[in-house]
Amino acid sequence: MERSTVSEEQVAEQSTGAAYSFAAMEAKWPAVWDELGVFAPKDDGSRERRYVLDMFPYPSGDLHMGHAEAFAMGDVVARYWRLRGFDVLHPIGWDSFGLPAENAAIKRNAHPAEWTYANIETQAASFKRYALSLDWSRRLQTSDPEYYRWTQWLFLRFYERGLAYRKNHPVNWCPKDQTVLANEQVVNGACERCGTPVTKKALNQWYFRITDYAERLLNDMTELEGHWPERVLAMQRNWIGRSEGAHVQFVVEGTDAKPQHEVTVFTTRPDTLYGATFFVVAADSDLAADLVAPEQAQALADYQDRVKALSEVERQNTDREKTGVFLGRYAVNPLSGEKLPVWAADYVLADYGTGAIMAVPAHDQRDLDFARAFGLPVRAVLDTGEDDPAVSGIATSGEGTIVNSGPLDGLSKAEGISKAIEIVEAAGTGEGTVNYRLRDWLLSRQRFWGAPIPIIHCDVDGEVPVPDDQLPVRLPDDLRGEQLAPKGTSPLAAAEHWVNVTCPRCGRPAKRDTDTMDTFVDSSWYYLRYLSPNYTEGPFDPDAAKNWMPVAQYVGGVEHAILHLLYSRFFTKVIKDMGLIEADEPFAALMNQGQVLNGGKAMSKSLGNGVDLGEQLDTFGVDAVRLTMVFASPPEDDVDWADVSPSGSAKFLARAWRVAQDVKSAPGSDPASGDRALRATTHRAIAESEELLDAHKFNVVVAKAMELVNATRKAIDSGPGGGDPAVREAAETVAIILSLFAPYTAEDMWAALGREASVANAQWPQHDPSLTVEETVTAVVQVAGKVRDRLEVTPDITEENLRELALASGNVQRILDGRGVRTVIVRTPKLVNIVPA
RNA sequence: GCCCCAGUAGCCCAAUCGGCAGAGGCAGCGGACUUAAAAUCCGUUCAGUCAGGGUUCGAGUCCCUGCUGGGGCACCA
Repeated sequence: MERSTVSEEQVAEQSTGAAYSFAAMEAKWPAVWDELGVFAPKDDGSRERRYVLDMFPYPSGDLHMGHAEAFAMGDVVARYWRLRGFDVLHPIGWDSFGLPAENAAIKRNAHPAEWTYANIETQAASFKRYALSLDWSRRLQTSDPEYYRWTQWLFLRFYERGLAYRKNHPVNWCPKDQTVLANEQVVNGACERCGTPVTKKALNQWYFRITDYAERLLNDMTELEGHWPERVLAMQRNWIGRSEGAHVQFVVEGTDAKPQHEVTVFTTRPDTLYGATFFVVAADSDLAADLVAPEQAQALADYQDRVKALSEVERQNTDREKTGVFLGRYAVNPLSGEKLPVWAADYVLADYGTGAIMAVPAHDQRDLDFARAFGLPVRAVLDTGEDDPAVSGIATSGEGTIVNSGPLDGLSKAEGISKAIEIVEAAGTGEGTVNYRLRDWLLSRQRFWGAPIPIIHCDVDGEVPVPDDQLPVRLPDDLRGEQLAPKGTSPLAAAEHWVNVTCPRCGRPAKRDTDTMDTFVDSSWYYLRYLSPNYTEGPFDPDAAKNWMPVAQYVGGVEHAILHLLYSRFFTKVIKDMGLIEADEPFAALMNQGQVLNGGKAMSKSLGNGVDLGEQLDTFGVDAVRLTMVFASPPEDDVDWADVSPSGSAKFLARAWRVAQDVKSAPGSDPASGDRALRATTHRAIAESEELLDAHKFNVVVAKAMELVNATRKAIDSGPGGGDPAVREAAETVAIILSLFAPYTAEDMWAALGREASVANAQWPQHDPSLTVEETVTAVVQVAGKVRDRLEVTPDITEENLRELALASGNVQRILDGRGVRTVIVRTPKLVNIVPA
């Protein structure tokens, strides 16, 4: 350690005369790019517009490896399209409302805005260092009053259309965060954010009527087919959960109701109506309480208490024993006239279908489990050739012939379904229908740091919308620390000066709604606000939307496959129905980047396997980190940081950069006189890169760039030398391709090549097809599928000629050894397969 | 339980229409340069495509079955 050390850069300087220094480049170029204003769209209609969008970040601390990957991918698309001559919009902003800011504020006795905006500044600085080709002039934050004013404005338009409403309903409640959660935010019975088991609580809450749009959300996915990852579409389809079936009305006897109490069930299998042997309503539904006979009321109440005591995790366990209670009533099967005992059970869900089912134990496993638990009859009405469910304990539900079913006897499953629907429709006791798994979107939150719901509650006028000219309803800025702590009601309720207002309609004292909106509301329309971030006449300028929508390429993580993407699709459709935009879908194409792992696992504090982005950037430079992200695998695959080599990327970048230093010809020299072989490599790289970029195979594009750098190096060292114009052409091509992944190195190369900044403004080179055709091609000659000879032929050889050449081959003749030839398959110019007799 | 996706070299990954399994990188090995090392440059080893069946003149690619891994949904009638 006594020896004096020499820095890598000094050594490089000694050996090559110049040094590749990422630090110098990172210090030099950002100012130049700013000055040139390269990344703002012209927006004048002179070029075709393309909107590239990355999912905007939540400002929790600084950027991490995941951001680095996602934004590297989006930037490749934006930069490529810019080089191809499109007018590219590539904006950035922050999804800046949300719980972590509030929790931080409580801990530090501060206002959430302080933490939020400090983090945003940190992230903004990191984004700039990361050299993303963003238009900073459109930056927005969803927690800015000028943004959430329009979130509130949109809420009111939804309200006017009947798409925002309040109902009293059991909701998912997170006891830790002290707030309600949407269905989409409950994962395996636990809070998506903090993992606390979710409980149910009956509360009066705000909902968006997304179920009205279920059919359109489902059908319009055909437009996205091929442009969105198949698994995301599958997840959305799954989530929407369309199922066809029938509503069938059962009269429940013995209640005091007049006319008699009718209960509708939803079933996907009306063909099995004759197999119904009992009837079940959801234990926690109003229906159970309405129907119960007086002598069973106490039993029901006891059962309901037992159900309530279960956590959601326990309740959702499908292995659980079936439980339930008889309600002392009978429901009449409208087809058979049979009287079925009515039970309440927790395996029937209150908020799916109608909250009541006809139980067909022979052909539904859950019903069968219940029947066996309580000794209820099992009657098969579908002969599938399998064992009798009453004996086997296994319900049968496949194709079969209907039996024991009066008018349905002898029909197939499908025929039985249509016939049964026909019969109940004719009798007025039911109808064919479509049911969805999707529930309405619960949007109110009992927390502070979100957009206040712009409604005033008046004793006389009820719910009164805040008039548009009084928007935004600003959050009070004088609450601090403990005043923001969750108490089960919104902290806003305690801010009396804020809550107490006069009714806009009658002028009497009234109170503001104290809930705030789910932050997914904020992010459901931000892509529209970017189009005209300073527009004051509405949430966005409709003309701008006409010009830019839909987003041509959206980039983000698959964790938003349902939540954000479904909500945004819903918002777009409603906004279209309001006449403000023409697009049906917000995001024409979607790319999901994979995760960044370390050692096969997601990075996490508890595992201690986190990799700090800042340290990586300091060690290897921005370009090497970006290149590593892109080169590691196709964009949608995970990158395991333990498997990749940022130092290898840095080495390659230095190698590419040195190639530019070794170019000796003048800028603008005509490549036509240059080395033909190198030119062929260059033009092939251009042509292949285009296809690969269109197919999002960015990792392969990097490989092509490496190949081209290797060929150029060889041409300089042991070929025509650095003065050959083909070497310049190759080096310039490398710089342009690299500008997609490694903007600093590319810009520095461009400058070394004597070209004017910025390489981001360069044109994508046109490849010359005459250079990419091979002069000769190797044709493979197979006998019975095995390679037996190779022939050098011209690419345009005729089938006839190639066949003759192949058959004449000495090797072929020897292998054939006198055997005749059955067939000869010729695929000019690359292959001949001779099939012996 | 149901639904998606993926298995190619020690590792990360390529392979238009079904047509010679290999473009690129990491790691390894050898060499040049050096007193030595680093850096740089040059060269090079390594798999028959998870398994089994099928279609085909020909299968990594298409079909079926299974295995492994990953993901989503899950008492949704």
